[in-house]
Amino acid sequence: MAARTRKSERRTEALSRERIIETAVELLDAAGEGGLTFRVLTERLATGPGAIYWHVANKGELLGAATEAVVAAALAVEPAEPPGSPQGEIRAVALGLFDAIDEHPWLAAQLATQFASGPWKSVAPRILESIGRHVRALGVPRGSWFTATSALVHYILGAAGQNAANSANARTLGLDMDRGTFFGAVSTAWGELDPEDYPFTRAVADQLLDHDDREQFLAGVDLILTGITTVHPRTS
Amino acid sequence: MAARTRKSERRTEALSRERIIETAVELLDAAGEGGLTFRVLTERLATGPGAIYWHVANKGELLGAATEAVVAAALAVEPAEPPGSPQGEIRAVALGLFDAIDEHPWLAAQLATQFASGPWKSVAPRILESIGRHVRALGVPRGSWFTATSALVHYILGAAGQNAANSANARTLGLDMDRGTFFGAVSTAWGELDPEDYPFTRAVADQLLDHDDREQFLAGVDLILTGITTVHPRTS
DNA sequence: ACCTGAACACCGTTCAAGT
DNA sequence: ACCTGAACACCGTTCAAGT
Repeated sequence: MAARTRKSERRTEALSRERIIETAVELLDAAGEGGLTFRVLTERLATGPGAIYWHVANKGELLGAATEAVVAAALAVEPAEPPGSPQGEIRAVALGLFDAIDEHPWLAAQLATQFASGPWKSVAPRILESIGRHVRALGVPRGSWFTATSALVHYILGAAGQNAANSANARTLGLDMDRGTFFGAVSTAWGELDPEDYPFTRAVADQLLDHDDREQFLAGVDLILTGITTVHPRTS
Repeated sequence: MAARTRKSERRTEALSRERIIETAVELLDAAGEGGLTFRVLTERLATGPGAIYWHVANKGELLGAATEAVVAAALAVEPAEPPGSPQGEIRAVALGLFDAIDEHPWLAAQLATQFASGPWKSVAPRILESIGRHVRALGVPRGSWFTATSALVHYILGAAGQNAANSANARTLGLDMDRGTFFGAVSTAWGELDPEDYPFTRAVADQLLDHDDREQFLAGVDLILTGITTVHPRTS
């Protein structure tokens, strides 16, 4: 009975840009960028391709809109009640993006494109703003705001993307394979590299085994934060 | 006459995996990831698709091989004659990757995928090794080698990718548009954002105008290096 | 062992036609 | 204004057949 209501809702619900984007995100989450197809989309929405093209210019715009929607949601949960230290706020925003990319692995590649292919569009300023606001509070001199913020954003996007690719890969290799066994396999492979050419990678192979992704990610953020506050000490 | 020799050479030259990869890189450089097509490839190599599939498993493997070839070349020019400071060496490797990605913008997305979709394959250990070697020389304690190196690599890949996307975008928007006018347009757009929601981005808009990409990139590397050496001071 | 080329299933996008 | 659905050009990949 709930199904009947559901179904009739689905049928009556007008085709809107929002509904298309929402469905696109679902498809992307379920099967990655390759999972978003106009055929599957028309099927799920019970229409023809022409109907979708009425609301959306092309696939690129659809991907962009999906990216914007997910990023906006990730950055919306920000406000910490007691307005913590700038460092704490930056860590929080960074983790929010990290988790969003982990949940929607397709986001990583999309952000890389999106960020540059239209820096005036909402997503780039939004991320820049949410980090930069707190870099400013850190006491960094005005002339270095952009450099410091860019470094953080680049690291966050790079690291989160890497992490997402790892999860996606573990999933692809075997549905039963968890991150532990995945990194175990990588660790073993690294340990078998030529000692002549890869002494460092071999030496570091075992550190892969007991590392925590989020911890490691935050350690990187902290490294950059330390760099920023060391180069630009507060002069209050 | 030179043309005749050329042409006959082309015809006689056996189809090899190397020649296929080489041509693939040419196509990718010329028109991005969308420019690499089995049709164009067969045309350029004067064969059928089956011939290519004899030497290469599929398009993914071909992209991977192209990535490996370009990265190997970028990291090969490394050895500095007077073995400079670890910091200097890291900056050099970072710049090498930055330039490689700038020259081959398709590399960025490819590296993001590649790096994780097979961390045992040559490209990930190779980059890790070329940076990690010098992180070690920096006097970082063993337990932090991986974290410090990862932070650097993530930043380098993220920032270089961003930069490449910017160049590619400037190129797309207009063939006559150089980076200056491109960033000018972005700067203007940022300056027109809502002052309520985007105070930081607005304040930073003018810094876009006179920033140098490579300088900015290196400043980020230095920030991380400062962070690393501050958290892990030498105890010699 | 290496190459040919027709064929297959699938993709994004368009557009005349309907309501 | 909004939607339908056939059609188009193009894609990666396969495979029986040749040499």
